[in-house]
Amino acid sequence: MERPGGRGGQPRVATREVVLAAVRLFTDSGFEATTMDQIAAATGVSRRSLFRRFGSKEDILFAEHDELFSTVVRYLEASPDEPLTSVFSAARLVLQGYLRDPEITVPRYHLVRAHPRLRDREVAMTARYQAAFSSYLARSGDGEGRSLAAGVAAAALISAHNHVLRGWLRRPEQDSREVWAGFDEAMDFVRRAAEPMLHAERESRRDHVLVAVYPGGTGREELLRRIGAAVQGPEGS
Amino acid sequence: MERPGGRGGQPRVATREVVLAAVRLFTDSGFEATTMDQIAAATGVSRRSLFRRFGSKEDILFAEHDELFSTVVRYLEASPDEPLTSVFSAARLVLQGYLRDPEITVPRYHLVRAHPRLRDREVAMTARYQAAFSSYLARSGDGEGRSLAAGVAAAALISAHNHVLRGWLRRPEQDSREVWAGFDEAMDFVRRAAEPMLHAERESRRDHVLVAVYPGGTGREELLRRIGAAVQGPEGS
DNA sequence: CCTATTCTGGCACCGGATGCCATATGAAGG
DNA sequence: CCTTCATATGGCATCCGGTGCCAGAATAGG
Repeated sequence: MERPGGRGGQPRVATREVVLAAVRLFTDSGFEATTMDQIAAATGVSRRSLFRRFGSKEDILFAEHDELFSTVVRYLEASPDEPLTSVFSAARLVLQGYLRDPEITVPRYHLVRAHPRLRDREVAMTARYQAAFSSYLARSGDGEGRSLAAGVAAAALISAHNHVLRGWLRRPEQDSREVWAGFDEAMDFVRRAAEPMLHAERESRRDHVLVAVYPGGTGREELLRRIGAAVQGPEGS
Repeated sequence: MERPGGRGGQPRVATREVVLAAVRLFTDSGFEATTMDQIAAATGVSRRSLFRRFGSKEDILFAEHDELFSTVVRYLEASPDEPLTSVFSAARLVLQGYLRDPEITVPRYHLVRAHPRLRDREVAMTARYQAAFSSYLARSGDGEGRSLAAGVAAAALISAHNHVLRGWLRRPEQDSREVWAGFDEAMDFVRRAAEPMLHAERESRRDHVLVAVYPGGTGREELLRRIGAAVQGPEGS
């Protein structure tokens, strides 16, 4: 049912081929200086077909990224309970998608840094991830404040992911084990901040045991003030 | 020295007038259906001058938003110590900028929701805020992990801000005091999550007092596991 | 009045993007 | 083998956003 008939032909030139050729042209001559006619000439695909298959010149550069995004969304949709764990796995999937073929992602990173418009496009991609993660986290919630917590958690997660990703993109030659170690660290960092946020509403406000970390030199007043704020809880409408 | 000569003339038609006229056309006929020639005819400004002054058709819609961003950046640059407080104030400034003239921001919101390209543009704006906040937070840091914490904190802050902002944009007729109350709540929510992150590195790992909140029914093992994770601190390279 | 500086508008042009139509290719069915 | 159907393709005309170029207009200062 997906392809009504199932007949017809496959693209004469593979998508990946086109993307690679386009990336080469962009890095050599600059993104804006490269015309669709040049890409058409280089790939053997007509200008018209390029627009039909990719939608726009920018979309050629981000074609594989779009695929990755679709994969991640499908993964999330098929993912069972425990939202936080699933989302962390999804972020892992994204980073893996980048590390998998540096041949495209690395030059794309440099192009994106150079051209503001491409930068905006890249930002839009990460925003899509953020929205997907956020709605997934909010799905299993009790409504209301859940939305805020989910959004903030997703934003934190994406930010941490991008932090690690940028580190690799700047030096793609480094050992990938270091990258993954950094990723795990960053994810733990986010988990510590996000877990209490997302569970704050499941736990009722009363009947709590109080635990937190403060510097040894903290004064009594400051200590009491902070504890008071903590006990008040993340809500309070 | 800012304007080398200081002579010359002012724009014949005020920027705001052009923006308002453009917004009207966009909402009536759709964004893409509206041509620059129509805007030129409606405002009395020539097509060429429109491009010169605004850069692109999209930029007309976001002209005032760009001004707001510049204002916020200048505010941050002139802001004294205590980074977290300044950044919260900056976020307040942004929300204020929206509430100030709903005549532009509200229809723009609906346009942005309808057209993916404009949506990307809007997302790019918030990303600029996020970058500005992040670099400001990281400025007064000790380097290294500071960058991650600053980025995550900025992302969380922006997300919370946008959460409140969207709430207002959907129902701009509501009492603004409610909006500000929601804003304060959201900011407190973020502060509780962000403050420990940003101070985690100033405080040495040893010599701490342990305090935190857990549900009454938490089992001993789970309790010990979480405390162990908390004591380990947000770093650990 | 003359000059320097800026804003402005008209014109030509490039190139991205879309609609239309004709064609080719491969799979399913007779 | 031939027909049919769905898809991929390519050429063409066209729209329109965006830019470079140049000449005229407006304003402040000598």
